[in-house]
Amino acid sequence: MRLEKMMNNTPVTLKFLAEKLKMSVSTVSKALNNYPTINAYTKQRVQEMARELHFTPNKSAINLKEKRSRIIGVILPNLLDHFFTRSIYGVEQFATQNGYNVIISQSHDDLEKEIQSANMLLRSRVDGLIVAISKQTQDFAHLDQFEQMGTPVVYYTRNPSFNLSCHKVLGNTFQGCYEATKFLIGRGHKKIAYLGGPKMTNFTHDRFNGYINALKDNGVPFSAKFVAYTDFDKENTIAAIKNLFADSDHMPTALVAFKEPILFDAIKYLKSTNHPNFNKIESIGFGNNAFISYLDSPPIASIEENPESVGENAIKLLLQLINKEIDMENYQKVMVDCKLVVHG
Amino acid sequence: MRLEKMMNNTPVTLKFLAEKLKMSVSTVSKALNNYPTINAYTKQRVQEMARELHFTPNKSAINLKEKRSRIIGVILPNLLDHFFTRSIYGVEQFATQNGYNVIISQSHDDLEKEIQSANMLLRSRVDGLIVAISKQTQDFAHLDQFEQMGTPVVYYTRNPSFNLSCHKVLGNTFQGCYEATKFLIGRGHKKIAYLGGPKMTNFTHDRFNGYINALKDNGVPFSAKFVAYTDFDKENTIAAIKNLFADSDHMPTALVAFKEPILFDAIKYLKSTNHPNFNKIESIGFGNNAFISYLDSPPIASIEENPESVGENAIKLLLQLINKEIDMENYQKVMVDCKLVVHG
DNA sequence: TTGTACGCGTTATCAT
DNA sequence: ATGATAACGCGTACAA
Repeated sequence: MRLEKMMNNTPVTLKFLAEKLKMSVSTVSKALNNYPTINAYTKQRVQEMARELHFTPNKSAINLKEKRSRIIGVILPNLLDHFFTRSIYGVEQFATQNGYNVIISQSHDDLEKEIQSANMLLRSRVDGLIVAISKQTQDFAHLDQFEQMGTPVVYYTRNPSFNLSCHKVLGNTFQGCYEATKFLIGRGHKKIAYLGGPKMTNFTHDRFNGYINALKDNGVPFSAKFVAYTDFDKENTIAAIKNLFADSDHMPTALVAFKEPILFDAIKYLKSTNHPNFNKIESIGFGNNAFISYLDSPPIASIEENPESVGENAIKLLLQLINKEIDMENYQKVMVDCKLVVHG
Repeated sequence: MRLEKMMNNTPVTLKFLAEKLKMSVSTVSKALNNYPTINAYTKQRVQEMARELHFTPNKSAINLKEKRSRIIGVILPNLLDHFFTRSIYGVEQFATQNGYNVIISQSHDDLEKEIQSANMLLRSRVDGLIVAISKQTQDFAHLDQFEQMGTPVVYYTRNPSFNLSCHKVLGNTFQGCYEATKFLIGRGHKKIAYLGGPKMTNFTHDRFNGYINALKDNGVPFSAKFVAYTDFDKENTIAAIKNLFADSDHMPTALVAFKEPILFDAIKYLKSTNHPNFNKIESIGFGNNAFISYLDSPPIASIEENPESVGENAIKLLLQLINKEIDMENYQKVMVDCKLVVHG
């Protein structure tokens, strides 16, 4: 395996091949790219030599010439969140099918890091950008640069809640929450609590609206006592749950939660308090974590956000923008439905 | 925010700036790179103009010129495995500190995809490669190419078990398993089962050796009845567990498992069988999954593999190779110790 | 202090 | 059918 270790110090370029073959650089280039005007025998000689010497075209040179990189940049907050890693799968799949490669960059929910990532991708002249903004992002100068250079940007999942004109691909979190609530009502619950996420997050409110509308559409009265908010901090979640279950005359029998990790904290806490009807409480959260099958008191269902599909829709839209099939000024908004998955 | 939307159609290059400023391209270049020979006032004018026009140097052009990309390639099987995403954190951290960017590519444990990724990174002329090979990888031609071009490669975590001469950074999986076994012995267990992973995986055996040695060093007799193997398939795991707990005269009281997901399946199954001493069984697996805190019958401890540290060691070694502080032929092997984390 | 000229590796146009 | 040449954007040795 290590046989041909000759440490070629002179890089194998077209010029190098040309010299070896005593031909011109342009002939070699054309032969490798299978130009019709090149003699079959010549092609064969060139291609053999190229293979033998492990010729690998230099992408930087090609990018420079072609004024495009065939690279899609992705900026996202965190690779530890399965939502994002699953969404990447959808992006990659469709991108490579269309001859694009993907560069992933994490912001760690830090604005500085997001700006750095953006600048790196800008310098790399990516052909398009897919971004889920950090929690801190309020100013978009570093992302607007792309569009100013004519590089399309698609915001996905996390996006500016105020009405920035931009291309968006979002999970239909309203519909997901609506279905979950409706499902619980269908199972006979009348006292359904809603545990929301950070209030500044755009879809906290969409989800709440899904909850409210499901109640209304099914004639279940709404009570503000059944609503609480938390960030992702455990203490905070416990405080919220305490509040929701404080009034013994007014005790929720079901729970819809913003995200499963929060829900797990809630369930764990409720269990630890020896809540009298703990076993009857039915809960649902966003996520559909694979881990659920190991829990002794699992949620009755999960709101599957289909991250692969979100990613796929983002890259599809982006490619249409790159190919000018959609005008960059013609801002698109794509919603991807959630699916309620009942655990068995 | 969208104010300055002028859709600059002419790209802002050094040449463009030079024309605007009525100077030569090289002066502009030098001014931007803060050459000492350039007049302070000139520098200022150039830098202002560059900022105003959002000049962004073209990385492809620079790569071409400098014959290096300041990019590190990473190929790994899967972003859904937290071991790998956590290891990336270590890589990124240290890479960016040293002026390198990171391109991540997933093989999905598919050799074809791994080859594609390798070729992509080769064409991009990454300055170094960090790779955790796919399960299928037996032939290394696609990875050897890098070293043939003078680009150093560091194999991490997953690596060829036969003695290929290459740079390696590995978790000290022997030590991890040794400590776990010893810990269980210390808690009074004499019948400790070992549930191993796929037999072809290199560190299945290292771990087994850790187990065996801990038994021997502490005077606990070994029995082949206490050893079983599984791949990551659930059915397979259950079959293995059935075997381990088949003989009622010879029932394990503790369990060391190859990886936590396997262990969780095992625990779940044992619980479902109403095993008489289920509550007394103590178990440990590799991973330290954050979800453990939500389990009702959690492992007593976890073997934390410190993936961030593995990643950090990999990039550190790679940078030394890139900087020729270590000779490429002088193959290194770095072991990163595991740490036993006791829950509760 | 600034400018000229060349080369990095590749593709494409235009000659030959 | 093949070759010479220019161009992509940038950095730098050398000239002015």
